[in-house]
Amino acid sequence: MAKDVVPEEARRRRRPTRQGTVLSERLIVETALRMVREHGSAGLSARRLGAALGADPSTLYRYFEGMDGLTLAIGEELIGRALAGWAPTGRWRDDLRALGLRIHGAYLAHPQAALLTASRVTGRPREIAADEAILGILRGAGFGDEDAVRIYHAYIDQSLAFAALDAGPLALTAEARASDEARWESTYARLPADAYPNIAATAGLLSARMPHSAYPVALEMLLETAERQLADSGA
Amino acid sequence: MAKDVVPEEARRRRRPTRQGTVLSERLIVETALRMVREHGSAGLSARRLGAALGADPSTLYRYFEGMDGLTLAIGEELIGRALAGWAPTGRWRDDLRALGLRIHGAYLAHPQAALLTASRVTGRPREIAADEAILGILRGAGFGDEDAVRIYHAYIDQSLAFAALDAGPLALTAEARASDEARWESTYARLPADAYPNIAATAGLLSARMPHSAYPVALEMLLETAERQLADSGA
DNA sequence: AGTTAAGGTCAATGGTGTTGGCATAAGACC
DNA sequence: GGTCTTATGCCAACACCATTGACCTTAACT
Repeated sequence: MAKDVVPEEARRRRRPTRQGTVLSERLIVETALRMVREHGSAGLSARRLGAALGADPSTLYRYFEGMDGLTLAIGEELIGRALAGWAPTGRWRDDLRALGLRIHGAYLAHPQAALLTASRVTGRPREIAADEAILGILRGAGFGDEDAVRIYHAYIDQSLAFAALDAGPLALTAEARASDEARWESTYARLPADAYPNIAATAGLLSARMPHSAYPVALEMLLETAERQLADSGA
Repeated sequence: MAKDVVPEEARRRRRPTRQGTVLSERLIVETALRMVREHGSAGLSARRLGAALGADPSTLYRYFEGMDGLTLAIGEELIGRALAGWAPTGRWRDDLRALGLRIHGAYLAHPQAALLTASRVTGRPREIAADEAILGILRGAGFGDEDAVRIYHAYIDQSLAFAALDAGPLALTAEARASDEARWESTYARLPADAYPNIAATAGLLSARMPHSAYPVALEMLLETAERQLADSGA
């Protein structure tokens, strides 16, 4: 590793780039998020990001350990946005529902970034804060430690998993997405009823429901099961 | 489009490559899957695939519309493998559990491919067959059409979503994955108990559970809720 | 045997992440 | 203010990547 990455808080000199920009980790991450949103995830490259910042691409390696490190930083930013302004009410089921929808929503606001980061553990401060909050809600609700951890795991992974899945279509170009959706009408709705009786019988319901996220339903199912387990163990 | 892709069934001439291989869509997809498994996430590229096949990279464009088309074909192959040899028992909950674990497992066997394909609707034959089977199980169990579609949607999306999420770490290089896992020990387990009481209290349970998939738990929760709804509507 | 075009190859284009070496100015110290 | 150190930006280069257009060979049909 020829170039060592200096952590943001240890930086002292702020030398502007040739084009006058003063770089910072924050500025780079925000610019990257904007680029990803506007030009798609394939639109993010060291060269283009450098150009957008008015800096040489190689300068980024002074701030992140390659593109992968930048990706992790973007993930951390998304988690931070999900948590910003959130406060628990004390009703555990309401709190978990609201938090889950917030996380899901924050990722979907940046679908391309969501695809890149949803499956990565960053171990950075804001991600840790989210984990602490969720475990706190569960343990505060009366779940034993083992149950709390089990439910926490299913909850956070399910939220991120659906975020990534639902982000998929949104990350496609408008035409590609339209053609994916049209496939439900054109392919599935026209299957012969004798070979595919179940799809044929439910074709209308299917094409109405598939373009929407199944996350709220799955989340509610998870919360429902958790509540039952709490009631059973308490009784 | 300078080169038109000829669908597999319309191919007539089978001209061997310079190195003697006789290509086919099937051979290419299988070779691609093997490469991804053996050489990890970065292992699949047109050049390397061409080399492995004993063909020029550009030849692939006679069979697929770019790497994206190849990706979709791989996704279809994965679904096919999940279904291969599967037969329903008639016990709907067992059938859905087994099928879900099969799909999840088939994708995880090829993490890189899973990441790329889990959120894509291919509309190809084997994907349709899977959908038909799931809807059939649910309707056969006695769910009304609307419930069947709702549960089907949550079920299939949950399965694919977790497949994609769980594939993330597996698709990383060995070192990157190890460092992600180590982060649970090094970062989370050492947080100060006063600032992070809930993580501190459950650190042991967390690091034991997090490296494993939450899919089985989440799946069981979904099936549990579905079964309750069936009982309620029947009563 | 002659014709056609499918299906192979070659060479080139313009992209990518990443690195080592170098230059320069920011900040520390006297 | 002058001097020194080094953090931080820049440049050039490397080794990859997907994709394409032109070309050539030969399988298959008539």
